[in-house]
Amino acid sequence: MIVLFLFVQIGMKIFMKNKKTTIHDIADELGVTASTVSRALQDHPRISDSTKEAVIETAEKLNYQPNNIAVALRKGKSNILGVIVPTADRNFFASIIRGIEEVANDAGYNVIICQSYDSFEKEKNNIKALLEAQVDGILASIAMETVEHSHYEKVLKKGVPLIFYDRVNESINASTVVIDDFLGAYRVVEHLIEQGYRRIAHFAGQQHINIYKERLRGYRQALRDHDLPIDENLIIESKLKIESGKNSTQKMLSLSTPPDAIFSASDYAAMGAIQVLKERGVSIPDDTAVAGFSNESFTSLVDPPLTTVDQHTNRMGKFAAELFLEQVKAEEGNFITRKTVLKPELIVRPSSLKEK
Amino acid sequence: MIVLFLFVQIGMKIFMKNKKTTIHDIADELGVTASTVSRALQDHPRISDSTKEAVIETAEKLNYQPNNIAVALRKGKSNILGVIVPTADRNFFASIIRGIEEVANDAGYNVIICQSYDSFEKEKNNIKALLEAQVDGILASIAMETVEHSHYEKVLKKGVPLIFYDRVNESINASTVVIDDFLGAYRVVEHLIEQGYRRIAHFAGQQHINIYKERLRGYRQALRDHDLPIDENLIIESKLKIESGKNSTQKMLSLSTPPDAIFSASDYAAMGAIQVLKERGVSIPDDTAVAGFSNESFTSLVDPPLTTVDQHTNRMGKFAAELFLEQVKAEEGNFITRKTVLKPELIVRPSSLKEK
DNA sequence: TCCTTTTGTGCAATCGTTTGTTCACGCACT
DNA sequence: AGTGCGTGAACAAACGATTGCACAAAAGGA
Repeated sequence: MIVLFLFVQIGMKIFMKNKKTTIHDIADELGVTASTVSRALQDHPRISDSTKEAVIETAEKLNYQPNNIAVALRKGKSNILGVIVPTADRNFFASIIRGIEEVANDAGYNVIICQSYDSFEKEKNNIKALLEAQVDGILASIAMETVEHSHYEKVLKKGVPLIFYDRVNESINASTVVIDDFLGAYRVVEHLIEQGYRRIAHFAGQQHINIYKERLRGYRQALRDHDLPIDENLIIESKLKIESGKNSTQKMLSLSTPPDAIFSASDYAAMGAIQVLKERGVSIPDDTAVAGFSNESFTSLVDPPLTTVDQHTNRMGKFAAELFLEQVKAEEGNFITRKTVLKPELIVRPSSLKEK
Repeated sequence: MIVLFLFVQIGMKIFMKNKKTTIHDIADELGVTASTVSRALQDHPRISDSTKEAVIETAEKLNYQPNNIAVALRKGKSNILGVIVPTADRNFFASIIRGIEEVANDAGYNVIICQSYDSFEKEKNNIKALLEAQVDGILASIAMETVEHSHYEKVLKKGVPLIFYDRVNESINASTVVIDDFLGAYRVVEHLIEQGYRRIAHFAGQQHINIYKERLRGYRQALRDHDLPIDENLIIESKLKIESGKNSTQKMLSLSTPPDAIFSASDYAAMGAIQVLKERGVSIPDDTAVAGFSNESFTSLVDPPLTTVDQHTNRMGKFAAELFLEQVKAEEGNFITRKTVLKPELIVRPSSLKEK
């Protein structure tokens, strides 16, 4: 009885776990050594065709799958790429991730995605986890909260390729890929001016973040270049959420002479503006135009569809991944850090298009 | 001269690569063995407090970071969780991922996300890549195209925990977490009936996918329970993209007696319906109500805001991850596969709310 | 026939950790 | 003094794959 019981137990275990097969199992099966199997699988020239065939055949028979962890340990290369993203559930970043993955996967890399939720602490933890996972490189967009960058310096010191996208920090000697936020903002404002708007407000983001600083700069420059006055009352800094957009819009409407156009540095705040304007019965775009930034997916769906700036996020992700690959390839030689700047694209939609 | 050159080279290398430090380095520094260091770092009781202290101190001094790959190899556990998702850039999945990550990270797991883009081939490749990466488990939502499931059976055979979320397949013996699509649909339709709508159309999804089948079933049942006739002309199957929603709506409008409400199995198709209805000057919700499914983020932003069903995606992700953790813990014993069904929540918004 | 290549494999070390076992030492107890 | 035991640390074998080197057999050349 007991014997029977044990038998059943063991039987189950064998059935259930089906022990992952290794090159040794293949070697045993064929009466060769593991090194021969390893070489055969790599199509090494010194292995005879007959054994290669045999190896491949039994590998399939045993349903062999290489253990990448062992390979990683031996080769000192994990084939894992770490990506740090403030939050993956915004279209902007999701699309960048997609771009990164397309390139990375094709090159044989797996991608680990970490979200910083814009928190400094989380970001530090992410870096730590990624380094411990022995990633071959890190692509990061700096968290809003982050003001001190020693954790990134540590990455460089370990010799791990580091590339920043979108939110970068100039003080760190790493390759970057960003879009030209200045130009994007400039084009939006220029478009509004061409449409005949003259009092253009700007919902600005927090100015310690380079992208928002640049957008404000583009706004100012466009006004200046078209000989329009810059009214500081028309510039409001906020966190650019929907709610902040609503608040800012209310403030604008209570001005003695409200703006006739709103250029928000974020689509979300622009959305808030649209909502408030509609509530108040202000016609868009006839009374007031609205434009956003980022081409979030909802912008084409709202009413009226929102003029915005596309940042070619997918391409941005691809670029970042390619920069990484380049860096890995050039590893032995001294590679040069590169700054890539992508041109944004103005997307004109009805929210700023006056019927003529 | 040559000597000098070599020196510089070596100097640079040391400077640049800063060789990752291992427990052996720590051991050498202190004149003990690596095993002692390893145990010290794990707070093993057989190591004296004094050495523990010394080890921790020099570990910090040398900026030591454990090599998880080596640990993984030794322990046969990678602490990596693989997630397969049709596409990460939809709110629904992004939010699930977020839920998964929250739980998984807390438990010390890294998460690798793979996108199948709803392709069968890609899904198979993803599985292969994840297995080769030696993930400790796989959470998956089955791709639209997938009709054959042997690649998933392989996962089970290898003894790798497998959990399905949202899109499941009953024939595979794995734990699942889904929402009650039947109930969600039922509630939407019931709500529409309560609002006084009588000819309710349904934009259905492809019926080989269980969630869409369930939604259709819920739709039918609700009508039946309220003694309303089921008109097959009011049921259109499509891929539920925005475009298909538009097409379906046009077909509906050309019926001799068009519906007075549209319940779409997806928010995207519902969005298409809204656009066409507005174009045609059909008032929503007075003439025709519209309701969707999934609570995509844009649904609250469009005009009119869209009635839909929230699937508690974040919670769903968390549940899936927790199921995985449970399974790992119970590993040695025979764990029982569990089917978890979450209750969806009806979100009523103006697109179906008649002013009374 | 003898020597040199070439060809096909095996041997063993290695990547960085973990962990079962062994071992030396010191202390207490009889 | 001899025995026994608890402590603290070293030894060595893994985990699965890769790879420089050694080495035998076959092939080719003189």
